[in-house]
Amino acid sequence: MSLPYAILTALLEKPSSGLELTRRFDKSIGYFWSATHQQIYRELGKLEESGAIRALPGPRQPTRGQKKEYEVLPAGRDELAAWVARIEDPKPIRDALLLRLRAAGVVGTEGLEAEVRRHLALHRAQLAEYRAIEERDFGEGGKSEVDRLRHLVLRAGIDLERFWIGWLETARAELADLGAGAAADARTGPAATA
Amino acid sequence: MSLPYAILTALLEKPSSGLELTRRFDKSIGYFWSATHQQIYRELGKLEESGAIRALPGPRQPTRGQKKEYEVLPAGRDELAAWVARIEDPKPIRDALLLRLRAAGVVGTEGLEAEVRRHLALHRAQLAEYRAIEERDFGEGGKSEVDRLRHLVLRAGIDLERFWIGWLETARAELADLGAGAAADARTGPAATA
DNA sequence: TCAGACATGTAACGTGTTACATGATTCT
DNA sequence: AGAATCATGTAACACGTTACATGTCTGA
Repeated sequence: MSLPYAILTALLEKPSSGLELTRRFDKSIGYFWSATHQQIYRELGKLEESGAIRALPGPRQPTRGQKKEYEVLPAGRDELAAWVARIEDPKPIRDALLLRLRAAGVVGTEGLEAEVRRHLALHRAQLAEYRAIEERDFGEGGKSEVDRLRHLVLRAGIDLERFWIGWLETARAELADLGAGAAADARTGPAATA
Repeated sequence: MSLPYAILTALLEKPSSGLELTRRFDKSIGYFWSATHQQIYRELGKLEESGAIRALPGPRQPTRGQKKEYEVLPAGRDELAAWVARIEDPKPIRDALLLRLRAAGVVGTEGLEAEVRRHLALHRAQLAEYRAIEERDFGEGGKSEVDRLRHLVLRAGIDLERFWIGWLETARAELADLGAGAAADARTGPAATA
């Protein structure tokens, strides 16, 4: 539902071909809205058909293998501006790891602590990456409106990673503690904790 | 990819019919993995066919309109336990509001601040709801393993809401500030900020 | 000329969403 | 008997993912 708008934004920032867009979705915009090249080509087709974008002129006939650059038309820009202000509720959380914690309550926590540790490492790496970008792109002041908004978005990413790191640390501690209890049970019999 | 496991977890906690599951997905489990009744019925069919669950016996012939309760079979429990420990990377963030901030950089922030305010109110309400649940279900100590894991999950929800509230507050301030700049531009001419 | 990178595209499938259809049960 | 509610189900479509197919361009 948001992909077309993500593409319009990217194209307004810089007219591009499908593959260039794909590359840009592997970083930058892709940090908070990822897409594969198949999705992007599919969506570019729809956007072109609806008159929101158009292919830049160039000698063409066989479309396959030929580079094709797109730019945003006024209609597309208007749609995007309308979407920015549109009333649209935030989506509820959807996180598989939380679900797994819940499942562990009924089938046991066997193997979960390792997975939590792994996620912790991944989130720490992601945080480091974001911090490096922040340092590089928003190091000193004198910021334009675009910069300030981009920095705001990046800060959301950073704080989200910080949240996960904090939560995963307490989860790991809790799981270790439960594991210790289970180990004690194995020695003394489960009745000791019941 | 996680829905079948969410359903297995719910059924292990308590054998249920499709509609009962749907209701439970409107709260509790649904707070971090939502699903509509159509998804649930579809998935129940697949799970039954694969031998992970079975319908509890009862006089039947026409399946329509008749209540049908399911319980988890050993094979289903084993699959769930395996999933709990499985290596599975966290999904990258996918948030439309962040995308809208980014889009605002190219088409202007017109109307965005109101939307940010609205989201702020929604997240505050959600936080209040989670806090009430925490108070009610995890008020005093003496907690079983299941309780401790559930509380851990709830705390993730609570801290996530707190993160959003904090971030949205700074976003609102930033947008107000940009708006003030734009208003000044309107009086003095854009060159004043360029 | 042929390998490798660039570039666009098809096909098939799984999951999520919306709208609608149908039957059973309960209460008035 | 009719309305409301409970309960299961179909159909169609949108979006996301994976695998594969096809064509072009560049340099060894």
